[in-house]
This record gives sequence, C-alpha cells and structure tokens, in this order.
Amino acid sequence: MGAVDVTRKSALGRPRSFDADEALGRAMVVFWEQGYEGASLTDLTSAMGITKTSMYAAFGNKEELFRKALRRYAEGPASYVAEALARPTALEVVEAFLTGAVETSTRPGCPAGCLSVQGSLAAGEAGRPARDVLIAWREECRAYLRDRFRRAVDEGDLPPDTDPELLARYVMTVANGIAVQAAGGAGRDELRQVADLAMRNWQPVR
Amino acid sequence: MGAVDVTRKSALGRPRSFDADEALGRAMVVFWEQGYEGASLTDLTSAMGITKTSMYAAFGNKEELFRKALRRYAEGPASYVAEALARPTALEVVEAFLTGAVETSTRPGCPAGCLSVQGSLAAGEAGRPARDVLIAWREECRAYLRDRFRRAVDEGDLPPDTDPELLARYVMTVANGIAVQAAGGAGRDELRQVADLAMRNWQPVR
DNA sequence: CAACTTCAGTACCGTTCGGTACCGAACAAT
DNA sequence: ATTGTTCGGTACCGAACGGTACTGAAGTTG
Repeated sequence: MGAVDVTRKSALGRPRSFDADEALGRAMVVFWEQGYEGASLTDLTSAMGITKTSMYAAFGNKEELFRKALRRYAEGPASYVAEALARPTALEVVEAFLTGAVETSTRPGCPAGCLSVQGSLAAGEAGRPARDVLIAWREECRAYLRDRFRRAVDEGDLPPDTDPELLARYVMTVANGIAVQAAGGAGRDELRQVADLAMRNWQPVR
Repeated sequence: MGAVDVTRKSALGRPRSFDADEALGRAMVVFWEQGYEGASLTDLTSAMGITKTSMYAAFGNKEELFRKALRRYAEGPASYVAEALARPTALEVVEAFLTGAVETSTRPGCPAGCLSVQGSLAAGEAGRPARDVLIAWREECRAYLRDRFRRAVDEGDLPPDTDPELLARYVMTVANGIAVQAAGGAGRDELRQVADLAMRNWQPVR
C-alpha cells in the first residue's frame, strides 16, 4: 500500500483530477491478467479511467507504467513474500511463502495466477524489457529466500548440511508451479493441498 | 517425429517446393521462444524460410499453425511425457516425467522452458484461443498422470490411501515450476537437483 | 484579474499486425 | 499441347499498435 511516487514536478497549474494510485492499481490488474504485451494501451487506459495523454503525463510510457505496476504488485498482492521472510523459523517461512502464493494466485476478484510469472515468460522483441524485469524480480525473490535459509543454517534452525541455494530454488519452483496451475484454472483448495504436500516431507531436506 | 498431415487436397498442380515438416519444426521453435502473441508472422515465416502466402496455403492461419506446432512439440520435445507414463512403476513414472521436464526445458540449442507453459500464460484478446489450447493440453497431461497413479494404486504399486488426483497435480506443479525456472535462466544441473529434491521424500506420500 | 500550468480529449503520426488479391512461372494430368 | 492447379513473390488491405501534437477548458498562484 502507500502512495506511489509519481513525481509531480511542481504544485503549479491545474491539479490532477484522478487518483494516480487508484489508476495504477487498475493498470496492475490488467497487466496481471493479460501480461505486458497482451495489455494494450487502450485496455489499460480504459480500465484506469483516463486518457492516453494523462497516462503518459503521469507514468511516462507503457514500460514505466508496467514497472510501477510491478512495484505496486510487490507492495500489495505480493507483500506476502516480505511477510514470509520475516517469520522466525525456516519452516514457517516456507509455510507462509507457499500459502501466500496459493492465496494470491487464487484470490477471488483478482486475476488467477501471479503477475511476475504470467506477465511475460516468453515475449517478442517489444516485450523483452518487461520480461527481463520480471526475471530479475523472481531472482531477487529467490536470493532473499536463500539468504534467509543461510541464516537459518547459521542459527541451527536448519540442519548444518542443508543447501540453502537448492532449498530456495525448490521453494521458488513450487511457488511458480502453483502460479501456472492457478492460471490454468486450479482452485484454491486443490493448490492448498499441493503446497501442503510439497512441505510435508520437507524437514529431512539435506 | 513423423510426417505431419498437411492435407493436400489433390496430387495435381505444381508440388510444394519446401519441406512442410521442416518448416513446421522451425515455427515450433519460434513459438516456443516467443510465445503465441510474441511470434509475428514475419518472425515465423522468415524462420520457416517461406513466404506468408505459402504459409497460409500450407497451414491455414497463425492459430492453426500454432496448433500444429503444438502437436509437433508433443510428439517431439515433449514425447518424454508419453514415455514417462509407460514406465512400469509410479516412482519411475514421476522420475522420468520430472527428468524429462528438466532436460526439455534446458536443452542446448532449444529455447529455455516449455512451450506449453510460456506459449501463453496470459494473453490479450487475440491470444486467448492459443492460451486455452495450452491449458487444455496441460490438463490432459495431468489427467494422464492421475489415471496412471490410479492404476498404480489398484496394482498395489502405491499405498491404497494415496490421492492420485493430488499427486498428479503436485507432479505437474513441480514440472511447471521447473519450466518457469528454466525460462528465467536456471541451468540443467540446478534443476536436476530440484527435481531430485521434489522426489526425495515422495515415497511417504499418502 | 492576469499569467501560467496542467488538465482531459481528439485527431493523428508512422509502424506493424494478421491476412488477401493478384501475378507470371512451374509442374501434373489429360 | 492444353488445361488446371499450385507455386513463390509482391503489393496491398483495414485494423490496431505505441506514442505525440494540439486543443480549449480548468484550476493555482501572483
């Protein structure tokens, strides 16, 4: 949550008559549902309730709008990531992470799946920058998990022969798979079970 | 492999001067790499080495070309699915399935990832039919796994309290996650480890 | 009020999209 | 040889793309 910095250069002139934060939220949903390339400016601006001109003035261009929408996604629907990382034990981290992935990917009233996965996996020339941003974001997320597991090893929370790198990649893999499943129509309860199954035997992980 | 049915209406007239099978293979790679919407007709036909006119005459239109490319993908790079399902035990099925997913998603000289996952997760209006075809394909794949696990339960190969539906969804989830990871640049060895980890404790599955 | 700035909107930019009409040439069957 | 069909290639279609110039109105500051 919180106001997104839209960097108004001055306080002069006629003030903006739409809520930039609200508009960004609408754009986020469109990107979430249709991906970067699949979301046209017409789709975006009509969902945002503003004209193309206003969008360009407020957000720069389509790519910047996407970046800001992603930031907002990270702070909003995907805030479960940061919350999960703050849990006291590694087991709880994984539990919260996968639970968050399931719930965010299957939230009623929101698009099914995860923006960072379906926003752009494959892309033509035009969508490549957006794809790279999403790859970087997922990498960052994985690095956080890895660091968290390293700490857990140091603290004796995980067995000393645990491979934090591998464990982080495994958890990310399951989370990404959950997003794909959700995009394909899988329901929350079914994915909840999948997440449980993925964790059930996680303790003996070495 | 095998000739793709391109349905020549008659033997009359000048024969085709390009190899339709070869051309379809090239198109498959482009779709694999760029997705349905991301692959333009120009991208496709220039990779296929033919003109737009020839493409339309031979394959119908972009959507049909995609369908045929998907069929070819299923018979070629994704043939590991059928092979895995034919293994004698459920454990071997899962092993072969996940190994195949890793190898196909990280094959040198081929696009990273899985066509059915990144071909179209999210889509604008134009890409929706392609997306639905891919969803159906993944569903079909999952149903095959489920049926195979049901059989394994009947045969006593899996514990009688196993949930084949859940197990199939779990395996598909991991496979899909692997494809996403591969599309994000993960290497074969790393994903190989992830697949091992996903299977390591699979035996006590109930 | 006057000066300025930004508003929302329209019309339009050049480009690319998927898809077609038409072409003369090439080949097969009669 | 004639007829019929398809070839590969060019030129083009209307529509949609991302993005911009220009407009008169609206609002803030001096």
